[in-house]
Formats: sequence, C-alpha cells, structure tokens
Amino acid sequence: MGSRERRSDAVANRDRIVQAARAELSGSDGGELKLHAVAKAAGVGQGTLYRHFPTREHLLAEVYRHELTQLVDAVAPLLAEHAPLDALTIWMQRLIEYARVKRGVMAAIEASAWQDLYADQHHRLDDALGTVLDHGKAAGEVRAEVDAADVILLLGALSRVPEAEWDARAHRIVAVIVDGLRPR
Amino acid sequence: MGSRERRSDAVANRDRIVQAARAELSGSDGGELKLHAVAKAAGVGQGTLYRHFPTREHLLAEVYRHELTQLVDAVAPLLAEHAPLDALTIWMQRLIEYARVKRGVMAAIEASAWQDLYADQHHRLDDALGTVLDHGKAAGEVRAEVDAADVILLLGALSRVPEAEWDARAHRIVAVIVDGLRPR
DNA sequence: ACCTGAACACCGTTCAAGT
DNA sequence: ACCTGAACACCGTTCAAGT
Repeated sequence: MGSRERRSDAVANRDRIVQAARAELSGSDGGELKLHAVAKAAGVGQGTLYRHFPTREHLLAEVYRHELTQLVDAVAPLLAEHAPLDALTIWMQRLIEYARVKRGVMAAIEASAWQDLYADQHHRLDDALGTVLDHGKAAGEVRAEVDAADVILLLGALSRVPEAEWDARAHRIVAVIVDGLRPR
Repeated sequence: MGSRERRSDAVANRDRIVQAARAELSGSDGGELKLHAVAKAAGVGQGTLYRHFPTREHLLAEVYRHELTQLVDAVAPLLAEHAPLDALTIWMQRLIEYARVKRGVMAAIEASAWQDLYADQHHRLDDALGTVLDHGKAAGEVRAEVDAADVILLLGALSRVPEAEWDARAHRIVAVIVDGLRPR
C-alpha cells in the first residue's frame, strides 16, 4: 500500500540493476541474462537484486516495461481508426518490429501473461488485447470463444523463431494467428 | 553407419535409462526430469546417461518416440480419407489427446523440430506435417507460404497451456491455427 | 530499512580410473 | 568398448552480519 518512503539508495540500486540487465540483454551474445553477472555489473550484491526482483521474470518485465507500455498504449488509437482485425494486424506488426530488435520483449510478454507482475498496472497487456478482441467480437470479425490468453500463448511462437529466420517467419505466423481468429 | 556390434550391457542400460525417464515423467510432480535422478533410478552412472543421450532433448525424444511415431504414421491414412484440412484437424485433435496424458510429448515435438534428433528417421514429423500442408496447398485449402515449421512453432503454444486449463484452451488454440492456415 | 557477499542447493557435464 | 561416480561449473536463492 503506502510504499511512501523508499530510501534513495534502494531506488538508485534498483535503477542500476535494470540498466545493467538492459545492457546485458543488448550484449552481442544474443540475450542471455545471468543474474550473478547483472548484480556484478550493477555493483550490488545478489541479495539486493533478489530483493528487488524475486524472479528473473520480474526483472525481464521491468526491463521491457517501457516497450510493453508503448505497445499497450498503441491499442486505443488503432481501434479508433481501424476495423478491429485491422487494428490487431497493425498492432502485431508493430510488435514484430519491437521484437526484431529486442527479442526479450516476447519473453516479457509471456511472463506478464502468467504471473502477477506489474503490481501497479495489473494485466494491462491482457486488458488491451482483450479490448481489441471484444471489439472484434462485437463486429463479428472475431470468434466469440477466444480470449487474450489464447492470443498471447500463440504469440509465444515468436519467441522461438530463430534470429536468422525472423523476417521470413514472423509475419507468416502473425498472419496465421490473425486469420485464425476470424469466425467460421 | 554399420553400428553393428553394440555390447549387450550398453543396450540394456540404454533401455533402463529410457524406462526410468518415462517413470519419472509420469510421476505425480508433473513432468520434471532431473537427469541425476534418472541415472540413479536407472542404476547407472551419470556418464552413462550422458553417453547415450547427449542432451535432455535427446532423452525426451527417445521417451516419446513411440508416441511421435504413432502420430506420424496416422497422417497417411487420414489424408486418404479426408480433405487435407479435415485431416489436419483430426490429426491435431489426436495430438491433443496424447498431450493431455503425456504432456512431455509437446516438448519432444518442439525439440525434434529444431534439432537433428531421430538419426534413423530424420525429421519424420516435419515430413508428415509437410505432406498434409502440401496436399492442402494443392487443394487450395492451405495458404502457399506456410511450412511445417510454422505449424510446429504455433503448436508450441500447447506446451505452455496450464494443466488446469487444458480442456478449455487446447481445442480453441488448435482451431485458431487450423483456420489460420486457410488462404484468404 | 536496506545492503553485502559468502554459502548453499541444484543440476548439467566432464573425466580419470576401472572392468 | 563401456561403465562408474567423484568432481567441476554454473546459477538461482538464502541468510547472517553489517551500515
């Protein structure tokens, strides 16, 4: 609740951990995230890392919070200007662009789907996707049974697309998902 | 090549390792597979396990080889009696049945897709799925661009469906995939 | 209230010694 | 030719001691 007074060193440490993790993920190796290494790079003890981020997923989610927020916030404007399924298509293409550069964003999406991350903004991605789907259902463009979790699970396929095949495969996969959402 | 003379103790050990792994996977815990535990249960040294199965995936693939073979062999008869997309639907429903009981089969499928397992029967799953898709393309029921790897990646969503939601979610996901494969 | 870092636990992998 | 199992490496997690 009123987590008012956080000591400034704690805030600073948290920040440096996130920065270090971001740097580690952008590393040439291809997105490995070793927690020991992150703590060392951030200049904090492992206990401190663990205090701020109880699991690797919490850390990942924080690292990509900005990106996720942008994605989530993009939903409303898209829905205002496009038919639901078009909005979804455009949104997913934006997602692919993000994920091409920052592959970890997919891991963050998968993590955010199944855990109570984002204590402040509960399940915002879920809500955003749910909204698109609801609009689609109302317009008869989306089958009634599916929910946001279904879509997120299917999008998980993207996180297993090898880097080298990304351009060829990612768009095909999204196209299959979007078209599959239509009612028969 | 001519891997003719394999010592009988080696064969027996390999067999006991697979049996132990199978038992471990059927355990109540929910499909954990600790290699140390498998070696111990099989009564062999860890080195022996590693000699027979260089990676966890190789072991998984062997454990579910039977199931995978059955799935693969089911493709031809289905194609003979059904329209391609119907055949695919039925086949995937069979897959869901398998996976409900033996959840690890999905892991084996994912593993077999991206590695050179099954030294004897290279990529049989890939071929089988490819055949269905080719029939579908010829009949104009499947979009031309997709390949078996796309479908396998999408099916990967199933391995992340929580046990409790399996019945509700698995069929929806398969339906979305199959319908998404149709040309627009 | 928060931090540190040694220590623990776990698990995949290797390898010298055995048969 | 194959096996054993101690040993190593790696990494997530904990906790007593410190500020």
